[in-house]
Amino acid sequence: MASTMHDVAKLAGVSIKTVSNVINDYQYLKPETRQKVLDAIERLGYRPNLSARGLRSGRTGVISLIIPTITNAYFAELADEVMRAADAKGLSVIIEQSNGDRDRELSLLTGPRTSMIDGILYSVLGLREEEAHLLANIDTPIVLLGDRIFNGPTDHVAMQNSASTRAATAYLLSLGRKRVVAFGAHSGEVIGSAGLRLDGYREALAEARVAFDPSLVIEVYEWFRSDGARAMRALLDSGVAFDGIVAFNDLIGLGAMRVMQEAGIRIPEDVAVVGFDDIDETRYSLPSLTTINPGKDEIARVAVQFLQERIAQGAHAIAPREYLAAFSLVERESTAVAS
Amino acid sequence: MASTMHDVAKLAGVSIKTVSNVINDYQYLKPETRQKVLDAIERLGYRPNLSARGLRSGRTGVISLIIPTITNAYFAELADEVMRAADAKGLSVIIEQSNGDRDRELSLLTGPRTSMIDGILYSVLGLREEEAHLLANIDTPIVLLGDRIFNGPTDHVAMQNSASTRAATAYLLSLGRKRVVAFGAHSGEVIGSAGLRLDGYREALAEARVAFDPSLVIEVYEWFRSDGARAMRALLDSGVAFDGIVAFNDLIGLGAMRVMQEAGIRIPEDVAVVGFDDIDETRYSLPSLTTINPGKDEIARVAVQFLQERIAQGAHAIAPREYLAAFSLVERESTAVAS
DNA sequence: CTGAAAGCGCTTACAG
DNA sequence: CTGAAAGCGCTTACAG
Repeated sequence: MASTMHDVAKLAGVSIKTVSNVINDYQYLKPETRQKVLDAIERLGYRPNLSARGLRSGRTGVISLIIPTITNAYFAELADEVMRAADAKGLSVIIEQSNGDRDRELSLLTGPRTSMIDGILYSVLGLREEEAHLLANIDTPIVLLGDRIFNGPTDHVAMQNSASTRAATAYLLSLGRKRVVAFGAHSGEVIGSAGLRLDGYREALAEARVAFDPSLVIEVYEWFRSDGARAMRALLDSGVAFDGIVAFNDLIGLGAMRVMQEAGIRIPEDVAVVGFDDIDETRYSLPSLTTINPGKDEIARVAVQFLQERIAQGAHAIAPREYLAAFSLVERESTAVAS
Repeated sequence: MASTMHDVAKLAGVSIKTVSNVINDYQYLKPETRQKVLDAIERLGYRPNLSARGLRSGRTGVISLIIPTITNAYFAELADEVMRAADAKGLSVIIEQSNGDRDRELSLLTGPRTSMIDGILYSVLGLREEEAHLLANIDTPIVLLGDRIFNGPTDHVAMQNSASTRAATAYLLSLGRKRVVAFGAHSGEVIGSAGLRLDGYREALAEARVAFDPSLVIEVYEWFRSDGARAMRALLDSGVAFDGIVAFNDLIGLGAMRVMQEAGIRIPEDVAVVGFDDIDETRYSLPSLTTINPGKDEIARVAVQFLQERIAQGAHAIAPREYLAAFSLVERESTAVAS
C-alpha cells in the first residue's frame, strides 16, 4: 500500500494536521517541525491522494478543455498553450473532443465527469448564442473560447476576428491587389468566426472605397484543407478573376494554394494569399504563408488565469468578463512583393 | 449543493446500497426497484461524485497519455485515436507533454498526479532501454508506446518500423530508383524509431543486392518540418546525387520536398519521396505524399485495451505483452510513375 | 503554532 | 435481492 498522512505523521512524531499544514504550505510552522515532516515524506515516498483531497476540499486540480478536434492544428497548438499555462499553475488538463456537436458539448459541460474537474475551458462551436443562457445554470466554472458566443453569462476570451481580417484585406489592397477574395464565408452567419471575419473584410473594402463584389465571397463550410482545395477548384471553374485571397483559416488557404499551383497560378505573382491562425505549417509551406497570428498564447494564458480566478471565487461570484487578445499580421512569401 | 446517493435513496425509498447497485449495473435487481431509483436520479439530476468513488474504489476512470508534444501532427492524431478509444470505454484522458525529456517523463510517471489516474499510456522518448527496469517499480499500470523500449517490464504496443521502411525502400527500388536516400537517421542509434527505420532501409537494399552507400544516409536529429528543410539544403549543397527518398517521418519529408522544389527539382520525376506516419497533411501537400500508414488507430485501440486489462488485474499481474500493429504503404503522387 | 474529531460521498465486505 | 455499518485519505472548522 502507498503510505498515507498517518504514516508520515507517525514517523515524524506529529499529528496529521501538521502534515497537512506542511503540504499545503501553511506559514506558521516551526522550521524544525516542517523539516521533520519533509524528511518523513521523503523517506516514505509519500504522495497525497488527490481523490481524497478532491472529495474533502471539492478541488481536484484538474480542468477540462473542450475543443472540436485535436487533429486541427489550430486546436492542437491552442491545447499545447493551455497545457503549458495550466502546468505552470499546477493544474492538469483533460481534453474532450466535441466535434462541434451541440448536444455533445452540452453533455460534456454537465456530464458525470464534471464532478471531478474544477473548471472548464470551452471552445464553443455547436452551441448557439441564443442558447448561452443555458450556461448560467451550470455550477462548474466555465471560460468560453472562440467566437460563437459573446456577452454570455461566463468569462470569454476571444481573438479579434474582424480587426484581423480587416488588417489582412487592407494589406492586400495596399499591395495593389484589386480583386481580393474572402475565402471561407458561411452565408447567413452573423457572429461566429466566419461572420466576423467577413465583416472585417467588408470594412477594409469600404475604408479603401473598393466596391464589394459578392462573387468574390467564397463559401467554405468546413475549414479543413480538403474543403479549401475543393472550394478553390470550384472558384477556378467559375472563371471569376481574382488576384488576392484572404483565407479565413490557414488550412483552407493551404488547400487553395495547392489547387492554384496545380493550375499553374503563381503565388504571390498572380495571386497573393493571407491565411489566419499562424499554425506552424505556414512557415514551411511552399510558398510560406502570410497569416494572422491571433494570439493563441495570450488566449491560453488569460483563459487559464480567468478560470483559476473563477474556481477560487465561485462560478458566478463576479461579473462575466470579455477579453480580446492582441493579433498581428505575419508577412511571408505568399504576399511578398515581386522583385 | 449537488444531490448525493442519500438523497436519491431517500426519494426512491431504498438504501444507498441499492442506489449504488443501480449505478454500477448490478444484475440482481428487481426491475421495479431499478426503475424507482432511475426515476429518482433523473428527478434530482444526480451525478455520482467521482472523487468519492475514486477514494473508495481506487479507480477514477482517468488515464494519462504522456507524449512528447501535441503540436506534432503524429501525436495529435494518436491522441485523437486514444481519446476515442478511451471514450468508448468510459475513460477520460489527461494529456501530459514531456518534450521527450527523460526526467520529466519519470516525474510524470511517479508524480503526485498519478494518485488520481488509473493507468498511463507512455510514449517513450527520453527514457533509455537500459533504464526500463525503473518501470518495474511503478505500481500504476503502464502501457508503453513507441520504439525506444522493447521487452521492458510492461505491455508495449509498437509499430513495425523496420518492416515499414523496408517496404518503402523496396517500393522505390522497384520503381527503378537507383540512389535512394535514408532521410532522418540518428547516428549510433540502435533501437528507437530512427535506428529501426534505418535497419529496414538496409535490409531492403541487401535484398535487392544494391550496395549500401553511407553518403545516402542523412542525419536529421529533430523530426520537425524545419529540420527536414535544413537537412535537405545541406544535402543539395553537398552535391550527392539521389533519385529517391525514404523520409523517416512525414514532416521532414514535407520540409525536404519544399526545399527541393525551390531548387527546381521535380517530384516525382527527378526524385520520388516516401514519408512515414500518414498524417492528414500528406493527402493535401503538393504533390501528395506517398507514406507509411503505421496503424495509429490500431495502436491506440490495443493500447487502451491492454491498459484497461492491466487496471482490472493489477499492474504486474500478468506477463508483459508486445504487440505490433499492421502497417501499409499508401501510394500517392510523390512516387507516381511518370506517364 | 499544533492536536483531536468530524465528515466529504462513495463502495465494500458482511448479513440476512 | 436489499440493508446497516465501516472506512477510503484527506481538509476543515474548532480548540487550546
